[in-house]
Amino acid sequence: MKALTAWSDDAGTVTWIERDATGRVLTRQSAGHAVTFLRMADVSRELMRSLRASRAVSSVAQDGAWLRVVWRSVHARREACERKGWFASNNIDTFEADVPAVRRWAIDSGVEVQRPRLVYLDIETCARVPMSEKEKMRVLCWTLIAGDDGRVITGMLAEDTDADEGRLLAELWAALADFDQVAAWNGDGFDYPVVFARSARCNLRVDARRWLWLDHLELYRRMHTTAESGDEKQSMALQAVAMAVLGEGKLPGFTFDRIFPAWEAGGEERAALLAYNVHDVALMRRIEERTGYVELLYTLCDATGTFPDTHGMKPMPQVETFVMRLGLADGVHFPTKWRREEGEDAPGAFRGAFVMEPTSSGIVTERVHVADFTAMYPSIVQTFNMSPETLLARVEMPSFPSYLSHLAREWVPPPRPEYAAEAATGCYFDQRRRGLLPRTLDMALALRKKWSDLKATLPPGTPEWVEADRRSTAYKVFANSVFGVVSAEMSRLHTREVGESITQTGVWLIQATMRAAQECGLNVIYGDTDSLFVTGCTDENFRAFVQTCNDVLYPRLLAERGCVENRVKLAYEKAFDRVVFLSAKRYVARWAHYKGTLPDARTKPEVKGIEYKRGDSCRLVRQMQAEIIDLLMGGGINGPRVEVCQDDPEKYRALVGRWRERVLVLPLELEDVALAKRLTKPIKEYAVRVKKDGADYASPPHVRVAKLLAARGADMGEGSRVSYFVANGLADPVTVLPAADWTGECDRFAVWEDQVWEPAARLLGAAFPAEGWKEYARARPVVPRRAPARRAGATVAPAPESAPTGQPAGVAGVFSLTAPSPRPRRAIVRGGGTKR
DNA sequence: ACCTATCTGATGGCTG
DNA sequence: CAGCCATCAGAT
Repeated sequence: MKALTAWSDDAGTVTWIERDATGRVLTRQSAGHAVTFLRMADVSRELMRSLRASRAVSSVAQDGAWLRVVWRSVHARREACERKGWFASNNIDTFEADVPAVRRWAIDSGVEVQRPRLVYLDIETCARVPMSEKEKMRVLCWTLIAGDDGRVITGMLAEDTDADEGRLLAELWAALADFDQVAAWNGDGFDYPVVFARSARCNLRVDARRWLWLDHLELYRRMHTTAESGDEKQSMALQAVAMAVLGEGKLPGFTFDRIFPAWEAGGEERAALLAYNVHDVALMRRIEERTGYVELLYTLCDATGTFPDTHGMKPMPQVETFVMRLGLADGVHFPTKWRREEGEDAPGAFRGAFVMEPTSSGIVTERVHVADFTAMYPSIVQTFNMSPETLLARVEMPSFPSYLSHLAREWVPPPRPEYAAEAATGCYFDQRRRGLLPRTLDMALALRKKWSDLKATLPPGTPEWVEADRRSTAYKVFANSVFGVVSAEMSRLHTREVGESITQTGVWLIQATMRAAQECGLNVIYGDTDSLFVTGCTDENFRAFVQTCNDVLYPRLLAERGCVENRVKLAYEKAFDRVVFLSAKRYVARWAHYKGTLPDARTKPEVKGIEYKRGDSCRLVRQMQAEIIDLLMGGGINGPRVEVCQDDPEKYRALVGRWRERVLVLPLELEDVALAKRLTKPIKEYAVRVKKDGADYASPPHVRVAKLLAARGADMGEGSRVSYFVANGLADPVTVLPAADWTGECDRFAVWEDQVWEPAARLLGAAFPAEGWKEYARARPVVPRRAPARRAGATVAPAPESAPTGQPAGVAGVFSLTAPSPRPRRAIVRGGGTKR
């Protein structure tokens, strides 16, 4: 069975699209996919009779230990199988009764996902209504570019009439007939709903379910996890991504409000609009050429039995479909899983990974060796044979109040059966038959190895190499998402005990490894989840330590717990010759080697967690941190890596002085100070808390800005990125304005004190803990009471002596870096003049 | 409709 | 009113 895509109706009939060998599109159907499984053991003769007699049931059939009940409609199945339905009130467990018909069909038929014909789409529309009413926007033109050969097809509105828009859209649908998968940048947020709404309005009879609708932006966001700095994370607009990936952006001159006038002017301007439209689509095709993300998605979907549209990117359908295919063959089915009801308690979260607080402060100049577990969570699942159906009854560890803690030592767990392995939670897992999750990972990781081995035999960069690389990556991505899905409460594969057994066995392994290292005289300075950072030995010593762990320590520990097979493996991944830790999960480091390979002049330092890496920080602090990192780690970001690192704090003071002047005095661009955050839910869902005095709490800044933009007609849905800047840091709450309102002015003092200095100081303070850095913190001028801040005549709090002084020429004569008073003083104006 | 750990910033309550 | 704490939200 082959299919490009499929959909279903309430009767449980699945319709799918297939291309035959000649490329012809065939539409096919199959009925009877609203299914429930019952355990045969639960099916009395009486139940069987009533099922057969029921008008809601179309057939029943025994399959091993299971009874497959096929319903006449999805609706009827739901009524019978939901929480308070007939089966529940008769205490009969149902299995997989919530599985959508298309999923059921894909699992049962073992469908082969055909490679779709990909086309990129972009439309231009008139801006006579606000973005929030996008469905009312007239479509002015569209462009399609074929994924395979790049041929361009376009359509242009001739007259500003409904009739001509209908003609334009009909041509679009006709052109789409050659393709199966449509990719548009933010397509789910704009192009697709607009095209559907306008087509419906023009009474075009098209069934859009025949295509795979893929949001290229969403795909890029999910797959692009290797961004070097926060610059690439600040905006996911096509312009920003094209610049980052291709070094080239959109054609200039067409802001949204210029589009309709250009169309209206006709002639060359209209042609220019179309050229702009075509250029955008061409950018998308080139982005895919570079990234291969659409291809990677297809590979993942092909491997798991899902379809490559936006929905198919999600790990839950991928993992569940793959596991349920195995389960079907094995005679394993999963309990029916309905959405949690309103007011129902969420099950408690479970304990996660172990993260060690870094023990070293200042610049670590000793060699730091880093070892990590290879695919730690998958290897734990494989080694312990962890799976929902291999989990034996949990051995509940009683929790004692602290004043009874002496009892904890006396408590003896029930004996472990000889066929079970015991995870670090005290859960036992049956070793007598391989579980579904371990088998899933066995298959995925074996295939990953097959493709990466093949890759190693191929000339790098060739199409065969790229394809092998992609397949290897796809299986890795898939294997890594299994833990997340099993731990997701909404997943039918979810078992709290399995999720927690995975993480806690990880904790046990890393802690045992750290203890072993200490017993060998090594100095463990940090570790997170599956890694440990060690000083105090040579490369050879550390390599030997890792080998001993693998050869002796883990085999012994795992055998003691009853594991039959050992997949746990520690690897000596890398070493650094300088590291600065700021805190857990935040550090910068200079490479000594990666798996034995030495760095060269292009090698960048490793940066984790700090603002330089974050898309919600302002560009000024990212650039300032980059310069500090380059000094600390011997270059690599703004210039080639060099041998010399700077340890003299005065070098850093000079840098701080320069940056302080830059932020407080020199001209600033919007991009320097803009902050960007995503709305993770619809605006209305942000909790409105009530203060003691009865007034509402202020929302977070980005939400306030989003509300303002929404009131102006912007489309501020869930997931929107809101870009804004601080206009007045003294106001309570802080005054923030949308990026669109930028006129060249902002609250420089707030930018320095809150956005730039604080994060930079954390890095400097971590590298030079003995140095005092406080003198740079205050920048706000001392203002006479009741006088508004940030007015001509105000002065900046004094800079320390080593900072450059004197006012640069040409800057609007507002600030002076030389202070009137000798010492920095606490600024100011709380509750007075400017506070509102 | 992928998890937990961790850090950070904004907001506002409380207290010495 | 500075300093601490709790809470919410977002990013990694």
